[in-house]
Amino acid sequence: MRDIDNIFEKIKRDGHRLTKIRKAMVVILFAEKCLLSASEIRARLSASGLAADRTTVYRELGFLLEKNIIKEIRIADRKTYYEIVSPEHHHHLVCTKCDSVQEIVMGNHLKRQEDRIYKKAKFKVLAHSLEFYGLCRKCK
Amino acid sequence: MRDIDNIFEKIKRDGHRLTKIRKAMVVILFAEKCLLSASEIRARLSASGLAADRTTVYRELGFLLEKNIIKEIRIADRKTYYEIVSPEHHHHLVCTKCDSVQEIVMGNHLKRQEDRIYKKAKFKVLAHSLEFYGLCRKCK
DNA sequence: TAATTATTGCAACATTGTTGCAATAACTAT
DNA sequence: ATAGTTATTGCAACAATGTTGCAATAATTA
Repeated sequence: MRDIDNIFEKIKRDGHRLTKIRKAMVVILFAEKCLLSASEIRARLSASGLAADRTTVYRELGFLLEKNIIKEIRIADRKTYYEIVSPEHHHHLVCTKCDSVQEIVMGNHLKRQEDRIYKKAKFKVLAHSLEFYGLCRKCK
Repeated sequence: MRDIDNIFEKIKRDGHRLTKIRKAMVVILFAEKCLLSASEIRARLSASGLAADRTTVYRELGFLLEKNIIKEIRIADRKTYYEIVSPEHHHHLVCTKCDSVQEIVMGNHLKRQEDRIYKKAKFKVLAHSLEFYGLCRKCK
């Protein structure tokens, strides 16, 4: 079974409906390698003949976030982006010239730091966000 | 000479005017240990008897960002914050329960990773953002 | 003190995000 | 296949954040 079908299954198993818009949004987010903003997602829905109200898109994003199907990433250009939660924890390389975004996997590199933070500041880290900004291969 | 006077000097040296609002905003950002949003800054200006238009606050933040006097931080609660650029590079511990923010200094810990990114992906890292989310000493 | 022009305020707008409520459509059980 | 239930949707209205053009103001220079 494809990963995306697991997502659909999970939604139904939890007693939620698999509406056209919901399904299309998961498909869009699943297919996209880079980050998508709410309005980009809405535009893609439109492009595929599924005009959805802004409210619906936001409510659906809220639903998918709650279900831990997608996550929210805020990068420094003043926008909020969403992406499918993937098993492999990764970070982003954001090119400040061409705005491209690529993923980078870094192993469990911050774990040691997080232990240190707990010892030093008694702050229990549950999540982190790490983005790198710079020039991509083409723009450098 | 105090650090803040260096900022004022730099502004004048570059041919810009040291207006009441500009000065007050630097003072406010300089005095504040944690992050401030645009509207919080505006509220503090008002509180000190300096009512400024929203437009002015945003334009001034743009100016201070360009001058590299402040930097912008976007954390996961949907807001944009600003803080004085300090010589000591630091990150933030954001408590998801009480919304408190504390700073943490981590040494030049990501440098090695950034070198690796360059070798591996040919992406030249110029900056990064790293925030930790979790429970602070009190909330845990 | 007057002249120059950077800075400001105002009005108007754009974008993002939220809420309440009535209409619609997905699913369930028959 | 159909009817009933109610999760989901669209609409209207709003709130917050952020931007632009232009005329008025005030910080600096001479």
